[in-house]
Amino acid sequence: MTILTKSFDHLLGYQLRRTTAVMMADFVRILADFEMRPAEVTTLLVIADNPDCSQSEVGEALAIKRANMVPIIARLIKRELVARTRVDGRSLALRVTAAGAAQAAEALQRIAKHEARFKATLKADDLETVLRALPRLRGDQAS
Amino acid sequence: MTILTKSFDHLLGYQLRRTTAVMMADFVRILADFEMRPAEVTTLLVIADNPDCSQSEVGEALAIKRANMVPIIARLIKRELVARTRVDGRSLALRVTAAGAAQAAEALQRIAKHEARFKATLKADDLETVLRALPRLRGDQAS
DNA sequence: TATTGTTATACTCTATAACTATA
DNA sequence: TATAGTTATAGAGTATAACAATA
Repeated sequence: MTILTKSFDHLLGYQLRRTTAVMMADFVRILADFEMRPAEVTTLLVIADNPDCSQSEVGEALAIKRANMVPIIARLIKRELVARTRVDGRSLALRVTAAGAAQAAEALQRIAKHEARFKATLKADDLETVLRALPRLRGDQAS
Repeated sequence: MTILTKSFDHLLGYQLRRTTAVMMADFVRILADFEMRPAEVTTLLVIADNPDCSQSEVGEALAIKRANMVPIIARLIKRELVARTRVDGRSLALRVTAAGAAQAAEALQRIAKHEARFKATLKADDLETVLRALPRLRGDQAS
């Protein structure tokens, strides 16, 4: 007997969750030899794009709480992908190192391939609709 | 300084993840007084819709591994929302109890409201496009 | 007083490996 | 041999509370 979950087909939350899990699993897979977790990769990319940003700013941009940013930043610094200098007594300015910039560039290339593979399953205008709908669903007025 | 993550706007995986997190947080919130986790609620709903199904079948339907189904089922049984009878030496048939059926019905009502709130942010045809795109993105040929 | 970073801790979901017992 | 369920364990993300140092 195979179970049907047809009543779940119209549940947006459930469908989002399932699809996100599939994309995240693939994301982890393509970054396996990087030995970087998804949160570390996105953090590195944000720092690369925003030199001298603070830890809190990165966290705010990625919706990661301050407390949870600490081990992420610590690992990036330990691996010398990110460096930080003290701005004032409580703020730290973050920058990617040369190695970090190279890692970020390589990550972007892999992400592009990963994204393309999934996006290829959708028609172009459907993809655009989805990309416009997602921020709107979470109340992002910017998009 | 506010950080911009404009380069993430076109990243489907990232946008899915962020939106899923927002909907999941709201899902948890509306079920707070149920003292049921999301995985427990969906499990209860599947059992309600598929009397005498096995634990493995539920797990397969929800993409939850057998090992992870164990504590979910155990909690549902402990709270007497689900009962099980042994089919043969290794299989168990699951059914919701009367209390479980009532809980499932109440959960469905709350989920409907929760869903409606998010869906209201989208135009009807955009919503349909999204609901058709999500299974397709994860390779579900059924939808 | 509010903010930045930190520590400690706990919960949920997920993953794998190895085990029992049954078919 | 393969299957259903179980146990143990680990990793990743997320959440809160409390704290120090500083603005």
